Amino acid sequence: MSSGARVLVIDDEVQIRRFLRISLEANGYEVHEAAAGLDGISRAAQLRPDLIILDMGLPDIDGLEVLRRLREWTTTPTIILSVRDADDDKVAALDAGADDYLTKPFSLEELMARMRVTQRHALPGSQSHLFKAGDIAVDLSRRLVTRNGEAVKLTPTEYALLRLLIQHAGRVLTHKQILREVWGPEYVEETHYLRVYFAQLRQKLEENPSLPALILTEPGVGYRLAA
Amino acid sequence: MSSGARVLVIDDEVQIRRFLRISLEANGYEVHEAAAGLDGISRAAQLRPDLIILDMGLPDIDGLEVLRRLREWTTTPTIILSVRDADDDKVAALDAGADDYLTKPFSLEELMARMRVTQRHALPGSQSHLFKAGDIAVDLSRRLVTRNGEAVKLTPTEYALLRLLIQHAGRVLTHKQILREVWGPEYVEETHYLRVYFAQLRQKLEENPSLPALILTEPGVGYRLAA
DNA sequence: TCCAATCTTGATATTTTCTTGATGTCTTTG
DNA sequence: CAAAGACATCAAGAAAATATCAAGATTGGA
Repeated sequence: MSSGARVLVIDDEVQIRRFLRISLEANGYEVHEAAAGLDGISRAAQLRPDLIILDMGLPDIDGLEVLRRLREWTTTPTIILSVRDADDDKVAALDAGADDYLTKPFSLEELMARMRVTQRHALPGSQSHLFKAGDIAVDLSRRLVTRNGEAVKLTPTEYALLRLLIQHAGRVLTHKQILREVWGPEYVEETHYLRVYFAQLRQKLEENPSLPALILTEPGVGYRLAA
Repeated sequence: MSSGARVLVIDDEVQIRRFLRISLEANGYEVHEAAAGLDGISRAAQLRPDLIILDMGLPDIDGLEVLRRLREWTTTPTIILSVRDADDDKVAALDAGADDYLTKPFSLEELMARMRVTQRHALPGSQSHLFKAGDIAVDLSRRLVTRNGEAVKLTPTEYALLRLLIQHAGRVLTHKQILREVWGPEYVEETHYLRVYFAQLRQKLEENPSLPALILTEPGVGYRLAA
């Protein structure tokens, strides 16, 4: 659940940032920091975090304003931290798109439990990494490959290969890169595997396997997936 | 947003129920009540509310237990009300599947803002507790499995396995995921259990157990329930 | 205590996937 | 044009993964 999730902490207090960094990193999160609102917004745009922890009292612009600007382009789960306990503040933040609101001082245990709630919400569907090209579609989050709507059966190796191609769609992958990623570093010379498995993939995915339109050969270099 | 949303309030205190009924109805909600845990669970199964407000201190069974039983078959957003403010209680409730936790006394404004947050989350694909595929039907809220209308007897483990598959219908569950969820983290290597129990499930549920149409094998990866 | 249901374990059969080699085709270049 | 290198295709045997059957062990309730 928490494994590797990226968290962006936007807070001007050094102690809070330090405390959160140490505590969350100890629990397997990847923590990034911003000390001001505008910086936080641009960090969020770069990092694409899985979760934002946002303090309401910031030096440059109001936390509420940061939240509004974030919500113009992202629905990344956002938990508000604030010293203010008034109903009005909570209501304003929650209605502006916050997913939760904690009053300082807060307990780390509670914060982490509430972080887990937001991650749970994010699970279904939303992050469905869909790749489409021609008549084939790949849903990486469901490990589902379809061709003209019908499921295509791929072996573990075939699927690993296809996933790698998709993750680098449009770019050429060298023979060695592919062998290292899919089969492991000790297989980088086994180019024969590439022939066999690319042929199998084409057989299952291409309209006309002998005239590939999707899985392209770059002679002398490697292979490439049409973008 | 609040227009016509059905809310189920599970609380033994008459005053609280009265207060919430009047306040929420004034804001356009459709409010239903239950004064005890077991009653609340069956009401939830009948009403299919859009939101559940659940008190932790109930006369018959613990609020946490009510939440756990609800989560066996529904993901209906649930906000916990409690007199207890301890971190442990909050963490336990949130990790058991609660979407939010408010300490009594609470402000109506804050509660309603938090209700709006849950409704915002709930938009995509609310889960039904009735699962149907081919000639089998499963009612998770009544723990009832039927095939061509006739009840099918499943052992506790078989049922837990089937429930997990239904809750993730259409997506592949890896061997480890299944073993961890159904048998516990210390069983993740016991793949032999999977063979035995999947064979038993197929024997009881599939038309032709040797040509599964519902419970599909993904060799080298795991299993999947046809969507 | 005994019974009945369920869980656990092992032996064996079947299916799927991986690996390998043989052979054919295409492209480039001397 | 011929030859060499790179790539594609096919298929069979080996290995791994999965399915099946059934006998002991456990467990909870009558």
